Amino acid sequence: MIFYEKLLGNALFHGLELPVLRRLLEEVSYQRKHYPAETFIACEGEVSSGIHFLLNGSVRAEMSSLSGKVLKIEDIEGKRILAPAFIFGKNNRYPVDIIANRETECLFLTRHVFLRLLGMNETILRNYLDIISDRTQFLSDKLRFLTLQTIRGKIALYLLNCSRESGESQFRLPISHARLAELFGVARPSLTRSLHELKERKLIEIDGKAIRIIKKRELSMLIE
Amino acid sequence: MIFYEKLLGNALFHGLELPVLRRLLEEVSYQRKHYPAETFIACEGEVSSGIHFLLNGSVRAEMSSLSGKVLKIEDIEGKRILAPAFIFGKNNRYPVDIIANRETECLFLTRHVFLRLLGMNETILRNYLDIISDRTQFLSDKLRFLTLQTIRGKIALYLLNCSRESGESQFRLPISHARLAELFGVARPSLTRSLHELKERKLIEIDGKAIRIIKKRELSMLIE
DNA sequence: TTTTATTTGTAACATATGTTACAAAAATGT
DNA sequence: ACATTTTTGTAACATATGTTACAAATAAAA
Repeated sequence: MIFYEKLLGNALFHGLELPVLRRLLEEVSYQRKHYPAETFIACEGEVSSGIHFLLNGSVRAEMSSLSGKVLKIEDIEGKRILAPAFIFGKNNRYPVDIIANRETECLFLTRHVFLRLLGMNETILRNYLDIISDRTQFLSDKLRFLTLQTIRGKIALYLLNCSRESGESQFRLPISHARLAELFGVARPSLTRSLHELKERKLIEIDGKAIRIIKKRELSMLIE
Repeated sequence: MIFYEKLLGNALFHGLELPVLRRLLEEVSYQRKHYPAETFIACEGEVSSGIHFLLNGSVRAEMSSLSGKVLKIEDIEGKRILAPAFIFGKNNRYPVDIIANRETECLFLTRHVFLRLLGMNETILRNYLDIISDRTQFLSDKLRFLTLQTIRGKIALYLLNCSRESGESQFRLPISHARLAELFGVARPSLTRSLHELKERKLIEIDGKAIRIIKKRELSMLIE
């Protein structure tokens, strides 16, 4: 079956050979699940009964407050495990909603089956430790970014990162202001306003989605 | 040695008998480390070379921005592992500073030794998985608290929690406004101001550190 | 008790960010 | 090429929080 190969791309199975993975999966039971766009794959507060491997599609993880404020944590695409760290520990409830951005397909293993899988293979166990450790790093970074940076600082970090990745001082914003604002946990007009403040100060040039960094040095000074 | 018993209280060794733990520890090497008050046990950005078990004392974990803003993540006392989740994963750097609040003693195992320990005993491994999973829950909760709540909301959550823990509608704040403000990631006068705003609204009474909740219902409505 | 240090309360003011609303521009679908 | 939808830019205003400074109250030390 073709999805064995897809699974092999998942960090959990890194270092495994396809035949080995196939043999392991033949021993355990699993389900394939389909989610139409905007359906909830998991719900904040719900007890995690197992683990989802993303096969196709795209999902987002977000938290919301009682009053309706929403904080997007991340978009997840590609060969990832969704919310990997809530199988173990004292509290097995999801701290976030997980919602399909578009039509999405997952492989689901129950908690019990997943525990068995971890016990069957050293490499998988080790990979799992890596994965959940990476999650704590990710969350720590998110915490720093969201609570210690001003909007200006967030923009500076983001733009400098775009520039570094592309190797160019000019590039196009890969996403809309609205999505960027979600990621920054701020209001969209506030983001646009701050972005143009940087233009006024002549640190960057803006032409729609096209950005050119003029004063890299000064821009990086805006990082808190 | 007396510290075997102290270690046994650590969640990592939960479910182990003292003789078993003693035997395991006799097979591995470790160091005892002393830290005077206000010394750095670990430093943001530094690569984690092993793992610290807190034996005595108290430490705090905090992040700081380039511009000097400090966000306290938590105070750690009792039988805890410090920064347990940075041994595995792609990035083994500490995302926080870990600083001794007062004179503190730790047991230190190198990464290598710690990995061996995990391999020697199923229970320990399982406990470790629980511990780092709890860390992701903790960080998720922190993220929600810090980014989704207003100061009012933070105070409401905190006071209602104090009340629930003590079982009384009146109690004394166990810490100063200054420390509370650190925990909330806000400025001290802003915290005091918001606290007194609740008094003006007659939701609580304040007499120095003594607090009495008058309108529990309305107070809980301030939670975002 | 007296002295000293810490904590609390408060005011005036600065700044950052959110809210709402709308027009202009750009992208997309037909 | 036209119509429709999405995105961007912007203004006016509201609100939340930070900053600084200082006096009053309280707690700790001598």
